[in-house]
Amino acid sequence: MANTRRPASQRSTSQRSTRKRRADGEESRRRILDAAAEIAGERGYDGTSIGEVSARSGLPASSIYWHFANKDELIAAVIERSFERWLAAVELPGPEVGDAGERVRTMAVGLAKALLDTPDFLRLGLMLALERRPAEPTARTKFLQVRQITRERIAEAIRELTPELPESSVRALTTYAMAGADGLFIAHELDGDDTDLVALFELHARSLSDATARELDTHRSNP
Amino acid sequence: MANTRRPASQRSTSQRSTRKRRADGEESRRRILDAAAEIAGERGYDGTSIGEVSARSGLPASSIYWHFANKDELIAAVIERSFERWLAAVELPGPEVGDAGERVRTMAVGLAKALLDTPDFLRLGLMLALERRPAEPTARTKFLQVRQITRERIAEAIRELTPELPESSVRALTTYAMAGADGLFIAHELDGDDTDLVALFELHARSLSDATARELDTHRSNP
Amino acid sequence: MANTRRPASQRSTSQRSTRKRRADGEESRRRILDAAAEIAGERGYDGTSIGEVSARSGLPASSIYWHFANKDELIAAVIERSFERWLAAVELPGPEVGDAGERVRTMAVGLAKALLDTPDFLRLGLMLALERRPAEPTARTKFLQVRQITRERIAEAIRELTPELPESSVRALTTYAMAGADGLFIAHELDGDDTDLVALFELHARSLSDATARELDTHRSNP
Amino acid sequence: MANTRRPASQRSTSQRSTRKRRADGEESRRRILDAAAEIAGERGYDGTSIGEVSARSGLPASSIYWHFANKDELIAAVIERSFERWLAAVELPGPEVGDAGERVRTMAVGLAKALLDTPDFLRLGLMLALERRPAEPTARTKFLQVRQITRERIAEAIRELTPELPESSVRALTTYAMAGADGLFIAHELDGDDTDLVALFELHARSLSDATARELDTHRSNP
DNA sequence: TATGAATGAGACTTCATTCAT
DNA sequence: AATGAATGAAGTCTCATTCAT
Repeated sequence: MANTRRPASQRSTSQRSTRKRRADGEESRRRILDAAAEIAGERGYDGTSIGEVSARSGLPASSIYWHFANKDELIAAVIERSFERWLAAVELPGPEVGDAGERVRTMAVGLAKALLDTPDFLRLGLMLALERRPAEPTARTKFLQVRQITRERIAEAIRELTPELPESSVRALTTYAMAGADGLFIAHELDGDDTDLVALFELHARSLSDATARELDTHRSNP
Repeated sequence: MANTRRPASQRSTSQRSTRKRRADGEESRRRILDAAAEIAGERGYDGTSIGEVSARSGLPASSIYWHFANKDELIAAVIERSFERWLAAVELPGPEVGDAGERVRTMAVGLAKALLDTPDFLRLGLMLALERRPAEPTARTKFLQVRQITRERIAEAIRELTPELPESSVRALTTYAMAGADGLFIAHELDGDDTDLVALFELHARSLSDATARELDTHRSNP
Repeated sequence: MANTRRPASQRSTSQRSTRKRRADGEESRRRILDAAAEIAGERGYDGTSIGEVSARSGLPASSIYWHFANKDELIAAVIERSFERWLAAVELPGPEVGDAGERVRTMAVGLAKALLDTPDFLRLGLMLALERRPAEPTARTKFLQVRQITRERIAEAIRELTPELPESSVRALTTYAMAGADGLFIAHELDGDDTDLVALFELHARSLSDATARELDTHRSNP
Repeated sequence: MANTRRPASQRSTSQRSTRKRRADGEESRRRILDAAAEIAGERGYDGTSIGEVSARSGLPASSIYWHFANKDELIAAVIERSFERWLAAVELPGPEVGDAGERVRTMAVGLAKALLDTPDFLRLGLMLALERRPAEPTARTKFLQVRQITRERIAEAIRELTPELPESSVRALTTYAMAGADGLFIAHELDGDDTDLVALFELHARSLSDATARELDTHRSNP
């Protein structure tokens, strides 16, 4: 009842500030995400332990839980940020220059370079995506969503270049386009840096152009 | 009261089936490998726990250690057996029939079918391969070896078909061949069963034939 | 991105209501006590966490520590307020009307109704009281004090009604009176609302009257 | 493998077998239950930590999980064993001797003595029962079941003694009987050992007899 | 050819509390 | 009159592994 207008806890004069000088949430959050991205990119979902994130970020484990509700949300945030960076790294093709094949090749080179710059995104994403655990991690869902969006963009680009193409062909070509990208990325990851990713993406672009042309031919003769 | 001799966390879990009580080493080993393969195919290396393998195989954890030295060797054995099955599933192309393109296409279809039959091999393998942990699991090494052998076979096939091709081209084409296979497998895993893996592998075979031809042309004009 | 300033575990939890942002100490204190009373009444001392109080009150944990020195004092304050409300809910018997038995019955009914109105007080109190932890929480002490005062009042009432009764009998009857109240409350809590608390308290009042009369007889013949 | 046959006189005396000489599951289980019962009887469900059980039983926390699937099952097992012991402690009334009142009194004294002997059962049970947490612990359910059985037995005894009594009266009297027992137990727990539990239970038995007689009268005149 | 029982280390997460602002 | 951010300790539980039998 008698409410003394004072903080309920009494103040001590000893000022041993082992504590951080100034709490900076944004900075801490960033450090946690950096550490988590690093580890998750190396070891996948299960291999990423909060303890290790704590060790690498320099923040105690309990602090991680101030910023992220749980491990699931942390990894999901990693994927999210990773995707944003990857998107930023992709050089969007400039104004429509050259023929269809030329444009496809330009896009392919852009993708290859982005993958070289920000490989964590796809590496972690693929690790997550290949898993089939009963309780699907949020991060996996997030990656699959992003992937779906990417698919849709590719399909749109194909439709724009070859409007006559039937939808089934568009879908097959989209799948093939993405498969090449995924596969070449993996090749580069596994077989080391001597894999010339840019050249191989150009090769893939050429394959796609040719395949598109073939599909178009088939469609025209078998309408 | 009913004190069955299992860890408490596994008591009262309905067993897979009433099992024969006769001790049979080969059978036990098989059951452990089956369980481990199932789990590892779903959850990767870190996600596979001895406890879960014990639960799914119906054998106590200590029995797993009678058959395998440790988790690492268990997963390595999974990869090994998985690879053997995958090899057996690949329909080797019969005696040289048809032209080069035809032969490539036949091989591609064989690969696609094998992947559909025994997908665990590549799924687990890729999960392992994408990881970059400091202490490399034996299973990963094993998978990479197997992969290397496969690469070598593909390269050999290419060399045989087009002996003139310079080694750099052979390597690029090999990488591209494997990349397509990996990527298409992933597409099929992620985008569901409506991805026509066989058709896409045929498409890829065609791309490879064309690319090989192009490389040959380039080489002939720029010797 | 939307970085509301709450611990991550509480973000996106739908707030109880849109709250006025004006700082109002009295109102905040009330909200904290409400939340704490709710939780402590459900889960007892150990089961009441500051985090949960924070979540249910909508105030950050640190704010709770502005109003209360620590968890112990918070729960003590809960007991205190709860007791005040309970006291207010007890309908004090009017001026001496009717015979002794009648008056006892009226008091009993008053108690029963108060228990129905403010059950948290006794529920939490009993939970605390039954514990025997080494470091006795302030709240427990507080409840036991309140209980002792109540005992004293009952004893006083008995002495007033039957001044001849020896102290040992007064004590026994007091204990029995309280025991009945406690026990009937528990019965009502456990066995649901179909327990007619008022009728049972009347039954108990009658038992007490009779027991008192018996004790008196015994005393008169064995002085 | 290397056969370390040695004369007994040369065997090293430092026999640091940190491991238990012989694993004895039954004994360990008992020790864990003893420790858990002790703590749970003192501090309730939430107040019982596996760490403390580990410390008091001398077994590592992980060993506790070999014997019990989780904390919930551990506490449930405590209640179960506790109830068995309590049942064994209750002296069942001998062959029907004396009148109804006499028999009721004998039963009451038996109950009182059992409560004095094995107080943990009811103390923990009541603590659990008073809680209202969303996820009901198994132990609480178990206690409520046991309590229901006890109620049924009391009701049966009342029906046997006074077969004419309508069911509503039987139910009220049963509730009152249990309430007295609960309340007196609490009184004894809180107000110390100077509460003469046996005498108070006899008082309660008398109240019950009288109340039963009254109910019977009421029923006979208002059939 | 197993397996019941155990165990230290470490997993994720919550705890009560602090303090600079 | 608060509160964002942090933190060490402790919470429950799982981990891979061992070993006597």
